Amino acid sequence: MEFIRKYLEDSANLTDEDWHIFSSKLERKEYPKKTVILKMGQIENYLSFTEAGIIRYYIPQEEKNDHTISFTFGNSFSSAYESFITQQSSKYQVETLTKTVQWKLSYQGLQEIYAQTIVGNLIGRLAAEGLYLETSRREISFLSETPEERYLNLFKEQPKLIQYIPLKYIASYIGISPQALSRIRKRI
Amino acid sequence: MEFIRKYLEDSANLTDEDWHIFSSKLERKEYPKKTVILKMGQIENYLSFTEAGIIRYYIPQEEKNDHTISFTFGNSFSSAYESFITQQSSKYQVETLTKTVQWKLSYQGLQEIYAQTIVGNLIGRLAAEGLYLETSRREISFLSETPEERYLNLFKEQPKLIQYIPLKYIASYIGISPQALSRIRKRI
DNA sequence: CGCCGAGTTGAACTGAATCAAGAAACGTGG
DNA sequence: CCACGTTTCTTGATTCAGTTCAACTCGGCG
Repeated sequence: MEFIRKYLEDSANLTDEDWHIFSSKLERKEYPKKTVILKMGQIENYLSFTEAGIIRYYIPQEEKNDHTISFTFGNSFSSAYESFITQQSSKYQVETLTKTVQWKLSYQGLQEIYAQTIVGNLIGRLAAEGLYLETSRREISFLSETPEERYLNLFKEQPKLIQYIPLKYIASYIGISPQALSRIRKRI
Repeated sequence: MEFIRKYLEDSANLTDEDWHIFSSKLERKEYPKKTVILKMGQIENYLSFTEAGIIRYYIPQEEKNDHTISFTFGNSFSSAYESFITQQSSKYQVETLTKTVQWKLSYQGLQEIYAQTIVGNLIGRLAAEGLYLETSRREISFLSETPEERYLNLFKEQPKLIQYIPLKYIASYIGISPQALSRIRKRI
């Protein structure tokens, strides 16, 4: 659990008291690979810290390729964050690609942290800002790049992703069909 | 300036002291229409509250249609927020479409607010969460909708936008050429 | 009155979707 | 450790929506 403390201390100075409050609300959970953590339509009740594992967030499509919103790896936050902060039903689904270990913080628990600590809101703000930056970059990518450019940039900036994740998911993350991605790779 | 207090009080309980600190750092500024507030490549130094006016955020393209990232109207935040929070050069440009009145809070001023008030981080967190929700919805729209669907949803959800903003900008916001948008409108 | 930018329309082109089938990789149980 | 079945990836042919280039209309403004 020490890795979470390290992670948080990158953002803010945590007192022992802060960390005590925080860590007391964390619950460990393990999932096998290919496990749905959150079904589309459910309300996300947890903000989780992934210790290890790969997770995919996606909108399922029957009869078609589904739409992948993002992936997260070990040592990072994980949540259907949109659903979590609004407490409305999630537009997408969360599923493990590999065996995954998480430390989970409930919505209720987080509200208590916001109320009981000063750093809570600071950390919450930095987390939200970080997520904003990510989606914001992706928005610009969709507006201004071709699928081929998106693939090449992914290759440059997140090689880990291309290394560990099946191509069909990468295709759906880029916003194209697996066939189209296959052809892009061919002509490179 | 009272409208800003109202706006903030939707998020948090402001003491008179809080509001005093906050408002003392605001500076009023007026821009004529078609004015570039922030050039691409510059670092955004302000988080602004727009009292009135319409603002467009876009990546300029020579010889082609540029890419519109978003629009904001009166009674809302305005900033090249990505550049603002990272203090790195902005990937896009900010320009008024109509005469605009803003109250501007500098980066330095905001850091002071974060340091001097407790509600600062709360408000900052809620603002970041709000922006995240917006880009997040847009991300899903790019992944799962056709340009035609995006236009129709815009019509349903932000009619104000279609009412006041030239079609060529709307097209670039949707991610298509003005000609394509013209044809979509025709076949509806 | 004439000009200019915004919007529309037409024609040719292009990149991705779709349908379909085959090849390669993977994992599971014997 | 091999054999089989399933999933993933590739390749081909066709179709379609959007791009690009170009010309024309309309409305507002100097």
